Amino acid sequence: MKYQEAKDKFILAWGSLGSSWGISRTMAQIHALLLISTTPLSTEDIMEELQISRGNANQNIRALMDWGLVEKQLKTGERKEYFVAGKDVWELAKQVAKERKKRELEPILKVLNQVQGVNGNTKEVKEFKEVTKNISDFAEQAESTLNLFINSKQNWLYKILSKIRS
Amino acid sequence: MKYQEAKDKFILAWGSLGSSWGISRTMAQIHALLLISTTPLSTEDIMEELQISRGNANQNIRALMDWGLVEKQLKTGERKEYFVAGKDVWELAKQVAKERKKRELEPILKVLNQVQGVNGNTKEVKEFKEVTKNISDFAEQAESTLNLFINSKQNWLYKILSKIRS
DNA sequence: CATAAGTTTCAATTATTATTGAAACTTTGT
DNA sequence: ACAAAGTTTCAATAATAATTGAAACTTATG
Repeated sequence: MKYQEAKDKFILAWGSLGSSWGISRTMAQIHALLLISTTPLSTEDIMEELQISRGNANQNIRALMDWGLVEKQLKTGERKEYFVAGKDVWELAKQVAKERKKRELEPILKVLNQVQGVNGNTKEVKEFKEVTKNISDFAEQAESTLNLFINSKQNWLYKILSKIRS
Repeated sequence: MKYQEAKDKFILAWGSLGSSWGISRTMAQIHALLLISTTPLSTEDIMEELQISRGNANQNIRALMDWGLVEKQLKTGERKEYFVAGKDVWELAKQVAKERKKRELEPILKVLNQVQGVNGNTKEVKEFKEVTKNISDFAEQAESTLNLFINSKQNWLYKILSKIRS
């Protein structure tokens, strides 16, 4: 397979994976491009490669920086800004987990706790409380596990897998 | 807090959580409604509660059945179809993990393997191979862990947490 | 087999989200 | 202070996804 073909395939696939991960298509494509790039890329490089507008490039690069997936890199003697993506896949996964926890898990946990305060004694209320309590317990477990993962220095999965299989 | 208020809050929150999980808003809302319902609901019940059209209700109910989150339940002597959601949160999580693995992880793994076949010796190609190989390894790890989870009979997280903390 | 009760499909519409492009803004060098 | 190089913003537009509603279809029953 030719390099160009492989590259395009990868960028496309990463983009569509992104869509189902709360990361917009273009954002994921820019990320993919930076992942496989051997050098930092400027906004123009990215516009050129992905055939997107300046505004689009700018906004998505900034979103990637918000997520902590991409960093700005200045070249001495140049005014242009260049961007690089961290290449450590574990760091990437941790960063994504962290952001999603903040954006998704925490809000639902808040609501689940709030609605526990429902009052009444009908079977509807009882069922409601039971279900939401179960979900809340589960979500808290998930949160605690995610924290373990996010804060782990080393390869967490390997450790767990070796333990659980022993 | 009143029951109606709590219910609405929960359904709304579940809906917006769904959006960031590849489960459309309405689909997640129907699921939420069935989760807290004490009895099986018909299509009409759902249309009524969520103020949605018949077509919308029908399609999303069917999607939920595809995901294995909702089951049809027939009442003897009635022609109408009723629906129930499983209330075991672990089963729910497992089911969602299973579907997402199938829909997202497996396709990207396929592409990652394909693009490993790129040829050339430039530093671009080397970098490309390295990055995609790392991602592929990670994804395989993730897959294997997900399988462990999906196939586990009992509460997997508890086990892991107790082990890793020991 | 004709009708009623219910379910499914899908073209048209509506709502949501992403993208463009040009103007406004910021920073640096002369 | 001005011009040049670069970045950011945002209203308008385009692309995508969800929803409606009515017609087509299916199934059970007298």
